[in-house]
Amino acid sequence: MRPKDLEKEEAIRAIALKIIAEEGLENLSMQKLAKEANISPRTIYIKYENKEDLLIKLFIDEVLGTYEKAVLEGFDEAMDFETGVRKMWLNTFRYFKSNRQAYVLMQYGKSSPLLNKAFKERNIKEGQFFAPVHRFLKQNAKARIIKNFPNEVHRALIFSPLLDLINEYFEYKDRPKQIITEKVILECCEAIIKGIKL
Amino acid sequence: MRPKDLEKEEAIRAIALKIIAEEGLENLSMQKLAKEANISPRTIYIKYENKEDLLIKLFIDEVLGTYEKAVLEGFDEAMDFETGVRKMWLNTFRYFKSNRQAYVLMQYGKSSPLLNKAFKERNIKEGQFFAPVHRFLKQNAKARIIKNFPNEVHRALIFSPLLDLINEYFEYKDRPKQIITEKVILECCEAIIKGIKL
DNA sequence: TTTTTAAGTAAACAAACGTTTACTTACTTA
DNA sequence: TAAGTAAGTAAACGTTTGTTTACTTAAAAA
Repeated sequence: MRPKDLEKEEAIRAIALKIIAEEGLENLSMQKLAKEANISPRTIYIKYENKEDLLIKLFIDEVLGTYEKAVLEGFDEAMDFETGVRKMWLNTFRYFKSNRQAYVLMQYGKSSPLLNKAFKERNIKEGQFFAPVHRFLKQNAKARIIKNFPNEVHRALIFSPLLDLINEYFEYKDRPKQIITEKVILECCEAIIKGIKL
Repeated sequence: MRPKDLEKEEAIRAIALKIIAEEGLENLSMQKLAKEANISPRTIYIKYENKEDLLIKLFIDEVLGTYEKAVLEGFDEAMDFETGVRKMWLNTFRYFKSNRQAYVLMQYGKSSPLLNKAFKERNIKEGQFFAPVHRFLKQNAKARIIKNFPNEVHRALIFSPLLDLINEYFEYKDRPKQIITEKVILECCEAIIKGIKL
């Protein structure tokens, strides 16, 4: 049997992400994707059921899965609060800095009903994404180190400013002066920690 | 001359927002929109140049323009920092609470290259959106009331957690218990203020 | 009341869409 | 080395896309 060409599989994913980041999710078509990857449209259907399946797998596995790994690298839920948050902030910043395409699709995941639904279903079926982070926050709330908010609120307070700052980083990428440096990120991290601590 | 039917114009906008919020920007088509609005596709082209023009005007005028008005209602850039931020947080929360469709399209604006570009061009052509807020932040930084970050950083720190919390509000809207109440929003606002103040 | 004119419609356009059919290629295994 | 088989291709399927053409409607202006 002829084996699957992994290079082609990778090309499909890479070029799909590229089109989404450069032209938008609403302008990704199977034919355009096939053409840019120099393959037949049929080939995509060997690897993915249909367009929705491709988008969902890109979003869940390629984007969120890879991001989860990156955030948790060197993180331990037993770390003290400040160290843990700083670690995750730096991991997130460094990961997305060199993965803008993943960042864009992740952002689309917050708007697109299809990706939203897929995210919820995946959390139910295979356990929550970022589970160690959830436990970390719960522990610290229980230990009265941080304010006693629901986990979703903690997540919003701690991580959404960071994701917004990463967007600003991309805005300044091709300009003479980058204002979002690692130093600024760490200063912002301190501000967030100060705000959330009891 | 036969006058433009304003009800039809309003229907186009309302139903476009509805489709975007329920099925996603990537599933909005002119024919679907016309059908659901009970008009001919041609009628849309009397009021808008093309699909992109419709999307951009929806995003800039209907969503951002209306949101800007709502945020600034009762806000004065001369307010002291805490009062001003609290005012804007409550205005934002109350506005989007009853305008989920506007919220969804605003979120799409952070991903979609088309809307992103339109936003930047509009800021250059007609002056920045949320200009009073920018001046408010600059003043407070200059007066050493808050940390001396670039304005974009202040904006990320202060407003992105709020927008994320509004998303959580919608997630809990049809569940037995709403966790994102006005009380929680105000507590989060205090946390943010505490973090950013010098 | 009649004329004028833009608003609005129904139907259609070519192009692009997601997907499939019919066929060829290339690698495994017997 | 030959047979078997899934991977891969080129071309096409029927639909839907954004947009336009040709026509009708309705209200302001004369």
